[in-house]
Amino acid sequence: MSETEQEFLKNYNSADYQKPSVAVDLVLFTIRDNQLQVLLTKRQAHPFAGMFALPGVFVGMDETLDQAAQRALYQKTGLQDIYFEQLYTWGDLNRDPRMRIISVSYYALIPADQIRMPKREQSQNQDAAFFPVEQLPELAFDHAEIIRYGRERIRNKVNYTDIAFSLVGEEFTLPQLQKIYEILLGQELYKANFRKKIADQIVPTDKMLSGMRHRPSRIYQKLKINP
Amino acid sequence: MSETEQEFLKNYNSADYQKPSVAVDLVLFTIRDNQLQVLLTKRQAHPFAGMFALPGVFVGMDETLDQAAQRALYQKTGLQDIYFEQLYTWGDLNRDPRMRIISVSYYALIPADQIRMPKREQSQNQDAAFFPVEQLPELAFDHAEIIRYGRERIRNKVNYTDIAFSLVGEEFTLPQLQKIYEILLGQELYKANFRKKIADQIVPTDKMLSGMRHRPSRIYQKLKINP
DNA sequence: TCAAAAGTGTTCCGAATACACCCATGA
DNA sequence: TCATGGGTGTATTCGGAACACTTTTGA
Repeated sequence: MSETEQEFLKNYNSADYQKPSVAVDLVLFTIRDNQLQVLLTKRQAHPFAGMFALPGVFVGMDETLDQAAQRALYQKTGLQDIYFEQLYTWGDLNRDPRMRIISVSYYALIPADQIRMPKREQSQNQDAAFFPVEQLPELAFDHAEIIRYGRERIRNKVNYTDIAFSLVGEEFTLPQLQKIYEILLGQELYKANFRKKIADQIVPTDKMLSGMRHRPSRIYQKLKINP
Repeated sequence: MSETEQEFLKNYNSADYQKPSVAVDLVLFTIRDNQLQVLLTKRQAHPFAGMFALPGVFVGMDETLDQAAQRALYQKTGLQDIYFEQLYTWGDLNRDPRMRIISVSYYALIPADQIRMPKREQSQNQDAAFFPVEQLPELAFDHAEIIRYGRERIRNKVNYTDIAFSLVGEEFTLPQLQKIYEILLGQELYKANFRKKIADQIVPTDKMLSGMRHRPSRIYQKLKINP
């Protein structure tokens, strides 16, 4: 270790040098009951006890931010292999009244069929539930803004990426997929145009979904190989 | 202060609980000599002594992330009122061999005519210079990737925002503005089409820029009021 | 047989692309 | 007068928006 480095560390790590804490907060989206919904946990402890908040964890010294997000995801939902992506980093001074916490937010998209409501844990937050983004309860910290930001990110990315597929299972019908798009975009789409747009991203199976009192719809899968 | 909160703070702030450090790194873009360029500082100290790095500061306990970015910008360039925006937060374990540092990156766009090369400071980094993004020197830490990421962000945003205007002064000719767009996009544009596209964002002045050995070009300003 | 929704072909429109040409200046 | 780049009108192309229509099922 060089002399300058020793110098640096001595000065930097001195006891009176304060560091902010770093947390990862997750915005877990899914679509249920034809609504975009977010996972929230009920806070048991101060501050904002009784209010709802995004699930989050403190970032450990031995894990990257992505790993922390994945760990939080797994702890809260038991899920792995879920699409997630960093959203934004929030650093206002009084986000958390206890102390300075910088929050790196992530969002994730969970297919409805993979949701097992998280079992109660021994953490401070015992209750967890999905809420429609249009009818959120009062939220702790700046979490309402984080959700709004994630909502916006998705609305933008739907048009030029395939993230919408992250919200359906392996197999799906086109009316189902279209509904996902409509919910994410917040507007209705024309059937014929929608199909033309995604035609090169899907593969038909020979299965049909029947049982409704109308014509059955074909079941598709996402095209895997690179076109 | 509630009992649970006291409990929390006692456990959380205990001396053996490690926190990562949080820094802000800046990608300062400008256009010079018809090239997109980035401000780099030469490292004097270990690690990566002698190599170039992005300018950055540690985030103080009394400032937000945006404020830290603004402070870094001011310290390194003396500039204020510059367009800047958060880019991404980098948290790999060994980004910095000294210790765990999480870096919140920002990018900023500086009009060429506002650049006064930063005077030497008493900081550890004494040399600073702009480098063309296409011919970067070897970079310290993960800063090459951060620049690539910022480059990509700009390329995308040019098409659906007005960030390109942040790189010209108050007054500009359309050939000048078009050149900015071409450099940011990395491709040539058709004159007539470019002008139609930005027609509703500009206001003509009655000044002309002459002196070349060809027809003078009209000087424009950015349209301020909301259309 | 009928309501309801799946599924498909065609027209319409506007924006982006491409092209063609004229204009003003300094050397 | 001529090379150079500024400036503008028009044709073409392409993708999205909108429309019209047929198909298949269960009640």
